[in-house]
Amino acid sequence: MKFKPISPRVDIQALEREQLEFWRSAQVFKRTLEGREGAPRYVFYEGPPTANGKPGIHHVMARAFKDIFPRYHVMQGKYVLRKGGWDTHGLPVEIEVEKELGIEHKHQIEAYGIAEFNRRCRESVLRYLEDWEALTERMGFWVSLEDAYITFKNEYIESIWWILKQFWQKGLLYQDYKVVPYCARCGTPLSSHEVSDAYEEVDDPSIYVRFALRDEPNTAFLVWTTTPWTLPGNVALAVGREVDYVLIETEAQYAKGQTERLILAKALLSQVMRKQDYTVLREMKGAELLGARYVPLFTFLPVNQDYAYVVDGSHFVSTEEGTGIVHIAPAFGADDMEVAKANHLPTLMTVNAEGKFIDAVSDWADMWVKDADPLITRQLKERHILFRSERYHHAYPFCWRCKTPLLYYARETWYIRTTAYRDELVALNQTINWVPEHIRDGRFGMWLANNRDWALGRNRYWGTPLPIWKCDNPESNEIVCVGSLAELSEYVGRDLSDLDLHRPYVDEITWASKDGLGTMRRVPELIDVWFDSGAMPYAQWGYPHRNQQLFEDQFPADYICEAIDQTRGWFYSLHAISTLLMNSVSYKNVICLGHILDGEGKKMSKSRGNVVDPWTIMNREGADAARWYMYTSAPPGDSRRFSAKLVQEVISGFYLTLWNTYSFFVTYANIDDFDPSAPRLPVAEREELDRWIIAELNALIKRVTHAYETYDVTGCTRPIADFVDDLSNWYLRRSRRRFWQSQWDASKRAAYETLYECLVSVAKLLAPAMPFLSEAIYRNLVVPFDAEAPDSVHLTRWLSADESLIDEKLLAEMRLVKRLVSLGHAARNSAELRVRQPLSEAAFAVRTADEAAALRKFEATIAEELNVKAVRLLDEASASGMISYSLNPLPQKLGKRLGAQFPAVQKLLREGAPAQVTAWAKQLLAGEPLSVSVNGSTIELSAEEVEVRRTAAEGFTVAEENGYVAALQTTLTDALIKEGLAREVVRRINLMRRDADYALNDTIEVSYAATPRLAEALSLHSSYICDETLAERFEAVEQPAGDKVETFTFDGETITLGVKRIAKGQ
RNA sequence: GGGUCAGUAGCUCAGCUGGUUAGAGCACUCGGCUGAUAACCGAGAGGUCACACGUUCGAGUCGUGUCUGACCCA
Repeated sequence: MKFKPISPRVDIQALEREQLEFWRSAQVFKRTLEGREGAPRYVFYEGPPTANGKPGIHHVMARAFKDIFPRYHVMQGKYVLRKGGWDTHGLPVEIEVEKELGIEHKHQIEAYGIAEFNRRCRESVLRYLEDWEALTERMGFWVSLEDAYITFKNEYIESIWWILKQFWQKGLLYQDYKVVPYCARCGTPLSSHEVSDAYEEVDDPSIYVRFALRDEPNTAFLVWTTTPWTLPGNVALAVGREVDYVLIETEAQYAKGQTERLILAKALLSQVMRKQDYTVLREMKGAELLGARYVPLFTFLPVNQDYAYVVDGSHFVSTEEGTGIVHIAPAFGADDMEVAKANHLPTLMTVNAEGKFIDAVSDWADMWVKDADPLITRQLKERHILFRSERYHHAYPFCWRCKTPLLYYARETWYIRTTAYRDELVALNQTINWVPEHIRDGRFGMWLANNRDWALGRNRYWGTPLPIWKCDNPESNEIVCVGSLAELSEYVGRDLSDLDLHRPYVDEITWASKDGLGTMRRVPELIDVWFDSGAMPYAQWGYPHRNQQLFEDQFPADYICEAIDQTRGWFYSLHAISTLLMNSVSYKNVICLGHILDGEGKKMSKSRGNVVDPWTIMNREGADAARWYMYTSAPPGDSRRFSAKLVQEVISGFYLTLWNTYSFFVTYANIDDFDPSAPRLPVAEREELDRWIIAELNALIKRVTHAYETYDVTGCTRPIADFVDDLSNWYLRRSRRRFWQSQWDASKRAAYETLYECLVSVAKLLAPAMPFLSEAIYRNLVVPFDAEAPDSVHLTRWLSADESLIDEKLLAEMRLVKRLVSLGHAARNSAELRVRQPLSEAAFAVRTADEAAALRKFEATIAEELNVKAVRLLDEASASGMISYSLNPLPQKLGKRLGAQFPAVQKLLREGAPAQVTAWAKQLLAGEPLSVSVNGSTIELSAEEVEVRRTAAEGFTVAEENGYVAALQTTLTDALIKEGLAREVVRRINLMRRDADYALNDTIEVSYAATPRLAEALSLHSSYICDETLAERFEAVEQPAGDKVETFTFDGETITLGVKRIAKGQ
């Protein structure tokens, strides 16, 4: 039986399509689950994308990282269910539909009809589903798409309702005000995303006003604001606890000749007072001001709670601008609202939903608040409250639709009291393995530590309705939270199984309240779409109404992975819901991906036109190379550049190297009928080089396995590339002759077996990362020869390292050999002696006795690599004049012991007179300690503390690096020259073989006519030439003839060669 | 404005708890090889480790500050 022949040229597209077809027809993904029902679980959660746009290259990245660990754990024998999912609700979907319909304002949606609008949303959200599914399959991301969860399905929504009811019963759901960026004209709040793009530079009023102290006459807090219209909503002033404040006395502004007293931040004194004279009466910390009462500026609204005093605003009070004292209007600022809640202050709603003052604010009733600014300022001036009024140039957010300035405006909405579980959120987070690690205590940990209640409500149309029904009679306080469709059916007394759980249909469900006062109606809100995705551990199974066992089996996740912007999105919503609901984490390991940039390191965006279409990559470079690039180019959390060119580098740098090795193996294995099912030679009986690559292989398995267990993606992949490089460019290059040799002996057999084992192992180690290439290699090398073997590499068991084969000494020795060979090449290079020309001797200096032993052990290898007749050690006796010495006091050993004296010792040893240094070096080499005197004191240095290094003396054909030296004997004897000539001719004949298209194992005969010196060399080496060229005969003739005749001139000699095929290889 | 992360060769990245003269790959130049060949091997050149100050016998590594970039939050 033979291996399927492999062309040295790889057609990546054909290869990948072939594997896809195989996976499809053999149902390989499905079979990763079959028969493993009792196996340990490995749980992956798919963070659901929204399929209302085409997938981009960043989705390929995320899916590549999602795919790699489940594949690994399948190979570890686990049962790995991977349910796909789609996120379908939310504002982005609505906005798409609004665009299609040409809708600009929210009320137009209601006019259009919610039912029809939502129907269009439902239709639009899965518009690109096919693109997503096609790309998912093409890139080899294994996830169950046919039973993917969809967040708009009734079963999904029911689960969410159940969760909300649990929260409701625990008293975690409540209604309160939240300050949002709000467009009064459109009557809608804007999402933060919409706001951040909409800042413009404007001039706003900038006024300083006095808040008179209640208990201290003629004294006032000086306060700065750019929104005078918020002053009627004032309930408090905030100071920084640690900020320094001053009480000053200055000339009264409105009463000539009198004085007034003002309080403001010390740091802002000169900025505020400018040229005005003042006297500082007292200094104090903000903490001393807390609780101080003042006289409210306005009393339009009757307020029955205590207010108008100084509170702590340490985390937002700045001394960069203003006065260091901030006015608090809870309805019109997020900080304000928070401070108000913390201090139980009232929220004064002085402005209506149109952005106009309410009637109670009688002076400016029904006036657009921004128009009221100058009027308010004028009144304050008349009342002698205004200290100064000017303009202030700054960035302010505007509505991106209608260009109206946004107001920060409190709206009543629903919250989840996550703050009640802050400690649990923080503690559970500590048990999660975050990659990169800093997210745990950084971005995510800090977010949790500063947790605020989750603002759940949304005043929109396409989303999960909040399942709360209230009696419409204000007298009644009847209110219920509904946890399922069955429960709702019970309330209304009929079967609602067919009800669509979206607006407007749920809104139509009403019933008479139990207290008989009115009708139970649903509150208008939907819930935050992040709650949808955060509920997926439960809702993907319809838990608890369905699949209870399945849920328990699949909770929590071992692994999730998304981009870093999900810290406050999905990562948070998953964590918050599971903490509140189950007091558990919902994921144990999480990779946060950095963002993807273009080839120049710029952000990819449609407007820049630098977006990479994933399909062009899939159709050219292919999935494996793209995946490999994602895994290896940067640590997962870093942002990374991406371009077709960078992926092509993966192909030439890694993919083709592996492919060439594979193709080499298949080519020769077929020639020799290598049978991988035959019993193998024990590793211990193979050659040194075989044992070395096997040691490297087992070290690799150990390393990569550890990396998979610790979610270290670069560790899973980069070492494989290093190994493949060793395999191709050292092991195989050094072993080629063993594959070419004609007789089948233990050496040849060991070479095949070793290379085979390495290739098959690499295929397995590579399988989770490069599922296509690894499958192709495995299916050719293993499946036809082993009836027991699974038909897919993805169904095989992960390798475990055989520690006994990791010969550390051998690994170190080979590292040294490579280094010395490299040095020898450098020496050749500087002498301009090509490798084809044999030299008589290479001599090396090394740093330790162990290294000297290694040199002796591998002298044949080194001799062959360097094409020299002999390799020896440059010992002290033979090296005189060729090398000199230098001394290197080892900092790691001496630094601590000598402390401040170390630099002087270092200087002395490094820069001492050559004769002295040589004497010291010999002393140390003999193992004797050294006594040196530095700054009048004598210091003993042991032989272990100072390294003796050999350095090349000038004028020799030598190379040196870090104490290693290679020296070449460059005298060419006649014999060496003749051998060089013979090699030259071998090379020409082999060129001709190739040009004549002979098979690798065809035998030939060669005739030649050469100049006398060359002819002499050739007859001397004719048997060598025959061996190297598979020639049966090599004869001098008058007139060379054959299939091909050519004449060459080199080194002053001329030869005419004729080659003729005499037998085909088998 | 606050926070997190990053800044090492032209490019992509290593560099462990501080310790020898900061490493690799790609690209470039030169040379070699030509029975893996749209490969391969060797060498060369290329770095004030973003900048400044500090701690230390010793800093790419630790601290403080600054600059630049990405992201998050306001």
